Amino acid sequence: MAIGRSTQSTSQTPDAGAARRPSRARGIPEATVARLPLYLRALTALSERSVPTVSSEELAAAAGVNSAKLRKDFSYLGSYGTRGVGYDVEYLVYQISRELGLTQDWPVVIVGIGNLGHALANYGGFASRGFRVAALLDADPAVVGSSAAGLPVRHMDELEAIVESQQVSIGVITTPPGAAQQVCDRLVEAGVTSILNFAPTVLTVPDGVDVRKVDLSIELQILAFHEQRKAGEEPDRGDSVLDRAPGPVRAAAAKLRRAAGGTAKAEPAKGGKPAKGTEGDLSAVMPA
Amino acid sequence: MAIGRSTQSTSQTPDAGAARRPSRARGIPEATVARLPLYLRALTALSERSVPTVSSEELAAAAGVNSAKLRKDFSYLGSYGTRGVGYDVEYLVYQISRELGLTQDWPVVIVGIGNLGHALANYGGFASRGFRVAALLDADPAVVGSSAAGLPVRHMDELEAIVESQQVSIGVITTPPGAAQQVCDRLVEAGVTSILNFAPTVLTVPDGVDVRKVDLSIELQILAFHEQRKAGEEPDRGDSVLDRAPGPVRAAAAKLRRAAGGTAKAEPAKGGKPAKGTEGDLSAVMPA
DNA sequence: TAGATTGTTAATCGATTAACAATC
DNA sequence: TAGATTGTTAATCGATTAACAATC
Repeated sequence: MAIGRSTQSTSQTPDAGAARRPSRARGIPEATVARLPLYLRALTALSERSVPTVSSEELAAAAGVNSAKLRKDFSYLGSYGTRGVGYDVEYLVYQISRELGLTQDWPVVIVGIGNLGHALANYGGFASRGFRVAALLDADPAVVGSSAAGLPVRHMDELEAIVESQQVSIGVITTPPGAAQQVCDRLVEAGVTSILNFAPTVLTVPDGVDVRKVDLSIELQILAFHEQRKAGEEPDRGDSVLDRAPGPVRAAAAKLRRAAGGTAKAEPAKGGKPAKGTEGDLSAVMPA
Repeated sequence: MAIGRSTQSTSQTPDAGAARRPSRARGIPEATVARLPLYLRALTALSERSVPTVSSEELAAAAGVNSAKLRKDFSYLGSYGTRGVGYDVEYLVYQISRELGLTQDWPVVIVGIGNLGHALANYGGFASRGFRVAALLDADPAVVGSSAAGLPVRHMDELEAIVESQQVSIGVITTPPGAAQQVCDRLVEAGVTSILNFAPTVLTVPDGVDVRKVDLSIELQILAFHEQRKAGEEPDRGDSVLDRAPGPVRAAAAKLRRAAGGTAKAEPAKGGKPAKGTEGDLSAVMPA
């Protein structure tokens, strides 16, 4: 095993860096791990509707994946299905939850309480899966003392004490990019070993610390890439879709789409280099 | 080409579904496309520091990837480097921007102006890359008329008119999960062909429409999976890391980490099934 | 020319998928 | 038994990476 400092990979890629190594410890591929939460969400919805069993075909459709892939994924967890019948919903919810570690309580700290920090503090999807917000932290005295999601915002100075006393092992960084590495270092030093980074910065962490990155602008850029391609291909793709469209509604929509966002996009609106300067700036998300 | 409705894949997986098909149109792999924004960010930082050229090794380190991968990625764009010298920063910034479609203006609408919608409206990383917020939309009369990021929040009723008049092809969904599919349908019907979905719902869209998904809770669940593994492996991994740790600070931190978040986690705090009920609820992020 | 670094090759690895035997 | 559906195999595909010839 390599010792030293490693950098995280983007969450968008299944790039299994050193920090992601443990995933294959019991033989579960990283790609499968990334899909388990999707299955869990679909299963939880079925559970709430009191559906007792589900086939791989049905569940795959609900989760938006191929059924062969789903069965292959589940085979890494064990044989939890019944041939000719399907999977027991409740049992599978439990097994996947256990596999993901969601049957235990995970205290997390959120550092940087701007709009995004607020949004995350309020996010219902956390609490329902065993993630408990142990503390909200901010460096700005104007924000410290206010409250979000019913919790007081505390000062960064308290970070170490909170992490230690509440045994926090997961930290969420929603600071401006300039502060992210420094915050990350303090979190790691205090004992945090998993970091979810929303700041558009590559974080450097020691071996044994996991970093996952959520980058809002990268997702839009990837969409723009494909959108650009669509505009270029429009004469072909648009027409073929239109010709075989299943109904008048679809046809009208496609026509409208072409008119509104189609070939006009093929000509760049700006000729030269793109604007620079506010590179990856999250500070607007933060309080002044 | 298959005609019909398809579901998107999660942004975490490079699962090239039907909706992602155009990516290989000019032969650029999806994994490469997903990394171009990372390179662009690193290059923009260099450009701001007036660095004229950069080697694949340096740039790869800044972007957090392997240099061979970076060179391979760039080879899909063309031969933009100079052997023995490296890459011209400005030129590469332009070429990648162009490839991603960022040299043109992309009007986007954001639907659902809760905390997350606010955060996105304020996000500086959008405007700097040619993404222009054409409108903020919400269904709640209490929110409509307020302003965010200097823009008025407008009512959903105006969606179609705005998409058409401003030629919006990209929509961002930050609504509660229950409203997401309905909003998606309206966006697509109005002419939007790319959707960035923050609601924890699998969206169904017609062929030709791209959906990318950002799921805040999935990222945490993946971290929890690895964190759980760490706790289990701690006796092995913790010690080996400690033994060869480069300095007293690292050793102390590692020891602290073990004490605070280590083997204690190996025992589930809760024995049975995880709490259910607030499955993927984004409504707390939304205004009441 | 000597040193540096790209662009490409080829080996390897991991993920996806169709197909089907096993079995409920 | 007949029908349904899982779990697994094996083929295929795409992504990663080290190595190095090309060349500045």
